[in-house]
This record gives sequence, structure tokens and C-alpha cells, in this order.
Amino acid sequence: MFEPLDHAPAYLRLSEAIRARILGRELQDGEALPTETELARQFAVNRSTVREALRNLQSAGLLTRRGGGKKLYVSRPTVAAVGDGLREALSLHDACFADVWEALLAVEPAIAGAAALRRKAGELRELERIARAFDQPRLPAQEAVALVGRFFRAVGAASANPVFVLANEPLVQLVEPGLAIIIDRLPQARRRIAAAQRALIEAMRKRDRKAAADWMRRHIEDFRRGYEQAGLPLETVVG
Amino acid sequence: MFEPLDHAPAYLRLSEAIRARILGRELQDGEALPTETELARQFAVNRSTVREALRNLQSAGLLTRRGGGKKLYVSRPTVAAVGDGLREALSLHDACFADVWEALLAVEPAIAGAAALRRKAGELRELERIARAFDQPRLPAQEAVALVGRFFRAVGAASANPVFVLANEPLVQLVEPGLAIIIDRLPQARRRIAAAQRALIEAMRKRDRKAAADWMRRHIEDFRRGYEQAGLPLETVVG
DNA sequence: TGGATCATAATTGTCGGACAATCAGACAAT
DNA sequence: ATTGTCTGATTGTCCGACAATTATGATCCA
Repeated sequence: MFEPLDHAPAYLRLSEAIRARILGRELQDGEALPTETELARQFAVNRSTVREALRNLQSAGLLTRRGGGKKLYVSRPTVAAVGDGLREALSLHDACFADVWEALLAVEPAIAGAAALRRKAGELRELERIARAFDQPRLPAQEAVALVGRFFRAVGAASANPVFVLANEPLVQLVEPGLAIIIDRLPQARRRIAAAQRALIEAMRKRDRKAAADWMRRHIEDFRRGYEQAGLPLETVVG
Repeated sequence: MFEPLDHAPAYLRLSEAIRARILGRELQDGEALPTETELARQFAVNRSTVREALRNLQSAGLLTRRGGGKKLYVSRPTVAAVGDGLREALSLHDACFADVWEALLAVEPAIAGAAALRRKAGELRELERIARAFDQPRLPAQEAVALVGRFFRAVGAASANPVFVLANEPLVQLVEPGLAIIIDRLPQARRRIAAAQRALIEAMRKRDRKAAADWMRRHIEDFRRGYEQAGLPLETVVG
């Protein structure tokens, strides 16, 4: 019969107002925000209220502080920040390794395929650098994992699709801990990963979409086998 | 020799402390937080500082207020909220329709396939309800779009994979505006969507993974054709 | 003139206290 | 059982204050 009244507190209305200006490109990326006192004056609220609104936007990644400075700048949420949020959410929703793996199997081949078509020369070189670094003997397990992460992110970047880049990030983040255990426990893991990376790079060099997608699929399937062989249960909640 | 001191402001350290307790399941979902005054006492900071920290966690969806009450409750971020954040981020990263479509083509068939395997009887009935509602003659365009969104979300839910559910949400959100235009401009759009929905439901009834994935792929490809035929440029920045 | 140095103003982070609005719970009245 | 009333607790908002840090502008030196 009756709709509830709009009872939003001032700090929310304020942050929504600023958020709308950012999303509407009225406040451009990189632009500096007025000072808190000035915002308080313009919106006719107290500085404490302004600060609560700012914290809101800051945690959404729409405002950031630059290198120890005081001023707040308008910014687009970084991939890493969005990925963190997603990882958090997935962890709290009890996503298990099998779930993440299923998603990996769906998107990573598509990302690799897109990257094969659109990769630039520099991106290919970057992939080669990472693969070479990974192939070093006696590389500490921790660094090996980090390099695998970098490889996946570089493939994502080469796909030139922001949706893929963003979707990629939390999956990579969630997979890294398991990968660390695999690399630690299975001696053959490194060899197989290095081989997959070489094949992927070769496919991307030839701009062979199908081959890239195919190798990535095998790579991901391999990853699941490794996970099982390392004795990790697929139902492990990630994060 | 010496590591840099932790110079993070108190409101950040405070929100990180609470965040860690939530992620570590020390604070359970649904649990009520102590009052602001009590938190200020426990952490030995001012209430204003506590409030800034709370705004931080609130916008991350880790704390929510329940139905007009005052108390804050620990909560897992809702799918819709995470989707909003992602949509925002993608929009600011200038993701265009082609990017979203490419991602749709990668994940939606996989979601449909997983749903075909794991769907429950109730979820199938829900899909049938939505499809029937969509197939009504003289349904307003706005409601038709909403029903398509519900259909996709229901398929996502049937996949029983939180990663899919979460990835699904922003894609559906981003696609809806374009879909509205298509349904408005192309007379045959409704028929084709209804046919795809029927085929998908049938495949899911038979638990035919391949057929479900296949029909979903065609559905998504059809969507792109509709987008082009409606005269919308693929480079349109979404959101 | 150009660049380094330093004093000064501005800004943020944090604090303390204050008060109205409102919410939850107890209790009484109908 | 519903409605009204009271009380205490809690949130939303405001004010004012101050130390620490950063930005700004003036000054000095080469």
C-alpha cells in the first residue's frame, strides 16, 4: 500500500551524489577532489559527515590517495582492488576449488583465444620473459607461483578485453595458494607448466586462436589433476 | 635494517582488523556488531574513527543494516552488490558491448551446461514459470527485459556454482539496457528469445549438458546479431 | 634566471563532547 | 491482542579543537 520513506542518512546521500558525478564522467579520472572543509561547505553538512561519505567511496576504489599525499583523487577501481573484493565475496560464499576450477575452464581458454588474436608484439615478449624466468632451475616455489600468476595476468592483458582482465584477477588470486602446494609436492608440476607456457606462447605467436584456447584448456585440466594428485580435496573452500 | 612503520590511519587499521575477523569466520554471518561506543572503547579510539571504519566495511558489503534497525550485522556481500561494483568498474574501464559479449559467449554456455547437470526440480519449475511469463502477448518491453534477466540469473543459480553466480550478475546487468533496445526495435526478438528459453529448459530437463551449452551459445550469438540489427554500434561503452 | 631552503598556511587524522531523532523493550491501558 | 506511553540505549549529525603532515609561497644562493 505505502512505500517506505526515503530515510537515507546524509553521508549516504552525499557519497551517492559524488559517485554519480564520477560515473557520469563529470568528475574525471585523476581529478583532485576539493578539501573536506570545502565539501562540507558546499553540501552544507559537517566535515565528519563528509569524511564518512569519503570513506565510502574510497573503499569502492572510486577515490584514492596518491603516494603519501593528502589530496584525494578521482580514480577508476584498480583491477587488483576489484579482484580483492571478488575474492573476499567468493570466499564468504563458500566457493570451493571445484567451483573456481569450473570457472577457470570456462573463461581461461576464451581469454587465451582472444589474446592470440589481439596480442601485441610487446605482450608476447613479456610472456616470453615470464616463461623464461619460470623455467630457471632451483627457482623458489613462492616465486614460481608468483610467475604463474603473472603469466595468467599477462595473457589477460593481451586479450585487450577489460571484462576478461577483471574476471581473470580473482580466479588467479584464488588459485595461487593451491598452486603453491602443487608445485611444492609434485616434482613434475614445473615441467608441465613450463611446457604449457611454451605451447601457449607459440600459439599466440602464430595468432592461432584455436590452438591457444586448446592449450589453455589442457593447462587448466592439468591443474585439476595436479590438485587431486597433491592430495587436496576439491571441496576445499578457497581464500 | 629497520622496516618502515605502519603509518596507516587508525580508521583503516580498524576496518582491516574487523575485516580480518569476518573473513576468518571469527565474526559469523548474521552476528550483530557491538555498538559504536563499545567498539571505540575496545579499540581505544574515538567514536568518529570507529564510524569511518564502519562506513568502509559497509560499502564493501561486509556489514549491513537490517530493515530500518540501528544495529549493524555481519553479512556476506550480496550478489547484487558485488555485481554493482563490477558493473561500475567495467563501465569506468570503458568496457564496450563487444567486450561484454565476448565474456558472455565464454561463460554463459558453461553456466548453462553446469546447470543442466546440477539443476534441481524446483529450479527447473522456476525457469518454466519465467519462460511462460515472458511468452505472454503484449508484455511491456521493460518487463520482458526484466524477465530475461531473471531467466539468466535462475540459470546461474541452478549451476550451483557461486563463482558462476557472481560472474553472471554484472554481465546480465550490463546487457539489460542493450536488450531493452533490441526488444523495442526488433519485432522478431521476443519470439527468438522465447524459443531459446524453451530449448534451454528442455535440455536442462534432460540433463543434457552439451545441448544446454549449445543452445545457450546460439542464444548469445543471436543476441549479438540482434544488437547489430538494431543499429547499435558494438563499441558502445556499457553502463 | 633557475634552483634550493625555509617559514607559513592549509589540510588531514584524531579527539572530546553535545544533542535530537529514533529504536527496542517494558509496561500500562483499552 | 492491539495500542499508547515511558525509559534507556544508540545512531546520525554537529561543533570545536589540536598535532602532524603536506602544500604554498617567499627568500636566498649560485
